[in-house]
Amino acid sequence: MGATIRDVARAAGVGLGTVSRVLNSSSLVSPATRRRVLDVIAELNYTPSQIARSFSSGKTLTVATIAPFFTRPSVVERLRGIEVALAAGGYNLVVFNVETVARRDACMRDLPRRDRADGLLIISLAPRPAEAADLEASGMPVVLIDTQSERQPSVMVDDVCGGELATRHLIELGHRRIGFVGDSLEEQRAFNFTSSANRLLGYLRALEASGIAPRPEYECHGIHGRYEARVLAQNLLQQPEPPTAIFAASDTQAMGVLEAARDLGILVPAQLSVVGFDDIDVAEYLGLTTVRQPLFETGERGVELLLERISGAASPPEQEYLPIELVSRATTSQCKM
Amino acid sequence: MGATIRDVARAAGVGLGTVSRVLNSSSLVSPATRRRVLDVIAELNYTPSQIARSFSSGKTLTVATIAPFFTRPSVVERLRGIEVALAAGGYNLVVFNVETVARRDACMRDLPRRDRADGLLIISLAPRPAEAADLEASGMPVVLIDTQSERQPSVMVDDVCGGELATRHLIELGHRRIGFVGDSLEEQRAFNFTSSANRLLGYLRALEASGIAPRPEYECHGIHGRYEARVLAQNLLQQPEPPTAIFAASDTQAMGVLEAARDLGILVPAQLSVVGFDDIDVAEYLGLTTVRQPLFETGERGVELLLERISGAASPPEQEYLPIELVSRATTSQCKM
DNA sequence: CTGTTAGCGCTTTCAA
DNA sequence: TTGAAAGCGCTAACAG
Repeated sequence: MGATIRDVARAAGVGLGTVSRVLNSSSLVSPATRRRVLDVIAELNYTPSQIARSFSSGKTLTVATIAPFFTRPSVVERLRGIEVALAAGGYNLVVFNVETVARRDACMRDLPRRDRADGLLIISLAPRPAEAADLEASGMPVVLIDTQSERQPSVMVDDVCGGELATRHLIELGHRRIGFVGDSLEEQRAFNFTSSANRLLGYLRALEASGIAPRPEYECHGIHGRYEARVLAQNLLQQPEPPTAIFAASDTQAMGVLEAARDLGILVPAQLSVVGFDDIDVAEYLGLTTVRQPLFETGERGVELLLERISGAASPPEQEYLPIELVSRATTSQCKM
Repeated sequence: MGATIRDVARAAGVGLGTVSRVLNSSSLVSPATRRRVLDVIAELNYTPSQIARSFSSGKTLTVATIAPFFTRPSVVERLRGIEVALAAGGYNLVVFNVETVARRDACMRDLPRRDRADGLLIISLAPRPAEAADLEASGMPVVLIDTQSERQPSVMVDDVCGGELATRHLIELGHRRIGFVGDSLEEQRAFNFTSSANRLLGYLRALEASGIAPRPEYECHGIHGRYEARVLAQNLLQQPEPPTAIFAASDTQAMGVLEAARDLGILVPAQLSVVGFDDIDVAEYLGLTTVRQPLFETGERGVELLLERISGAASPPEQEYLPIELVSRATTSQCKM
């Protein structure tokens, strides 16, 4: 426990530096010396102090991640990709769970400055211009996941395209009255989330491409969550001329839509088609048609980019897009109205 | 960025110690001096180095958590409780995701030694006797969550009681042929998970208390997961004399059971009653009857105990039990066979 | 109340 | 190939 590198050096009859070299598997140590040092280390049950090591070397072997609402299945899956990739590279993961705007802002502000981590990963929260500039100025390597910025590299999917994919699928099934359920505008603005807005954009584009006039009353927004989406969808479905299909900006919200249909005795997909987004684990269980995005892989790839930057590769801040695909299951069918 | 405490001291015309005192909000600094130092700090855009601080003080303000399969909803929810409580106390959370036995053992072995954290939280993985002794000897504060040991304090629920609760509920509904779906024995042994076995024990006790002879062919085990549980349940339900009710050791496994019923055209709850365990988020959506345990709170409470220990309170390693309750929903009903 | 000083345990030159 | 020595930036103990 209490043994230090000095104790080891003394006991092995070598210099401090030699022990350090052995610890860092430097090649400039004779096999004999190495053996001796290793023996003493084992004998003394010595473990190098990580903090001292970090302090001296300036490397913490730790990466911080800002994750909004990290219990959301999509976020967890990204985090898993991050953790696995990080662990493979010998790095530790510090998680900052953001559930309030105050915490969001505090994390954005403080994390790059406090040098407890060698790098920073930010999930879904787009830095505002001033924040992006600060992040850049801080000098800490940063990679964005599921969002983007001019000044930091990012790993993401094309949400606009995803929205189009989902909506086009519904249009191809003959639907003309298609509703949209997405995040509340205030929430988007406060956290600076962007995916719901982009998916909405894709939805609008697909409608336009098919010459379908968008109806404002079909577009609804609410705090992200199953329950909130359920309420929104209930209203949507009780309009005089209700939609025959609904595109939800996430699988969680799609689940709320399914609940609303159940509440109102509306059969899915016979009377209502529903498409989600993400393809979280439970989507398959529910037979939910959705737009799949590679959640785990975004985390993994984000780590790769970050570790490159940490080791000095100063590549330009590029946006990297991972592929998405529509997964057609049992909640969508031909429009029969 | 590059400014150190020395620069601040020089620029403010004070000693090093004074700046340090200001940083640590010591009361022994005159308001005037404090003001001056604070001004210089702002002017120089100085941020104290956390690593240097940790190194010098010996405190990292970080807690490590070993979490097996941290994407499982129940684990995530515990982690959220941990993160929230830790953040409130100014601590950071480092997550170690364990998905293999090798990693489990490595984490158990290394984490208490590497002094990158002030304390350690272990979820669901019971330390083996030798490990528990090592943990104790390491001197690092440790708290166990959802598992226990003689030598470390822990926060848990009474899984045996939970198993009884679930099974008794089924018995009271008139069921006599009750199946059990739980974790594979090899997996339990390899990771040293205990909850599935305890829930099984509760199941057996409840049967015994009602004079129902347990049937070996009704007790099945498989790798934890929805798919695996589905396969197990399919077999269970295709026996010559299939059970009329199934108690699954987790909600995830209960979902597999529901899928199996669906596969075989068996109506739930009319022809089959199903009870899960945990009450994860999706349980309500599915109308799953289950045994609710306070997941978030176990994490929260674990942190409280850990922070107490970190700040020196050397209370004896007690087991703390949090309450559970049966939540009766739509997957259980009177036995009609 | 404040300045000075001695480390914390390790990495990393720099000589030898 | 090795030893010695200079910090890394801060906290805390001690003097004043």
